[in-house]
Amino acid sequence: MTLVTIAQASAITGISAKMIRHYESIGLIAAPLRTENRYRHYSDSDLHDLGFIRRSRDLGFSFEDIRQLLSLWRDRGRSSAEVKAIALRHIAELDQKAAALAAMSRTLKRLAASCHGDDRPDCPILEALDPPFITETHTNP
Amino acid sequence: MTLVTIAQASAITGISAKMIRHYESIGLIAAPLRTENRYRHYSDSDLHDLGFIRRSRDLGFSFEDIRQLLSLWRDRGRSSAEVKAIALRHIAELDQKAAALAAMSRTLKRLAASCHGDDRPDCPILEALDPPFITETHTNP
DNA sequence: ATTGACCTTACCACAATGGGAGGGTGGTAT
DNA sequence: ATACCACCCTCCCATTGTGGTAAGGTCAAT
Repeated sequence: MTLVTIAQASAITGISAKMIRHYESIGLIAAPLRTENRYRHYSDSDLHDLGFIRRSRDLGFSFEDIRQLLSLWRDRGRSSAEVKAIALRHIAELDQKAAALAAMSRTLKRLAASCHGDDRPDCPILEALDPPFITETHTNP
Repeated sequence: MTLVTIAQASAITGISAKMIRHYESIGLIAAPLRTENRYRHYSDSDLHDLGFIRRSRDLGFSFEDIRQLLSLWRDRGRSSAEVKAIALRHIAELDQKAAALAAMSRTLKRLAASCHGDDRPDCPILEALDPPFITETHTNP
């Protein structure tokens, strides 16, 4: 069993030492072994978990999702349906966020296209941000 | 000049009273009039700015961008090029984020499609998150 | 014995938003 | 008058994921 320091674990997994400690503090990973001088030392199993977390993060999973995924990974009796359900929900969130961003981008592109972008002050972008009318909209009369 | 309370301003602009106070605290909007009892009262001009902020926020602009956009809106001698530059930079950021999300979604969809999602434990999603090998990658020998 | 590279904990910060505590104000209903 | 309710106020804390910084301990080599 190889043991590495936190800086080495960071270099191997691509997760900053700062974040590794943070993952430990929120209970996402188990507390690693400590040498007499209180230095953390990570085992292969620890490194596996960190790598798992790294890949999950790269796919945009939240810590809460990662917690569940790690737990399922460890559970030999898991059903793949549980994993898939987490993934599908996350996919839906990703698609929703991407669609929202794309909608903003589309709107802005249309506005930017109609903005001449020279020294003159008139600009359809600002006009679009300008509220058209502030009437006394009594929502509660 | 109509003056409305913060709750009315919130109803009109769709920005929570909480956020309106926050915008004031960070200097995004000017401090509104106060009545003797320290209650905030918003003028049409204040409401305009809040509406402007609301629309900018809906397009995903950061507070810093909004600060500049508002300042340009007020500046009669602005050049539309300045506004367009902010918009184009923001569009690039939006597209980049959307592309990143879409890439995650694509990867996950591929994995989810190959996961049978039943009671059996084997799952390509978990396999993808599983680091393939933890060799002793001595980055610093 | 000093330097420099590592490690430790413990704070603070970000963007944008919400929640809640604890207290003041004002109008209305009894 | 008094109780009640709706509104307002200021503070503080939480979120998510990441980074910074400070102040100190440890260790190997010079």
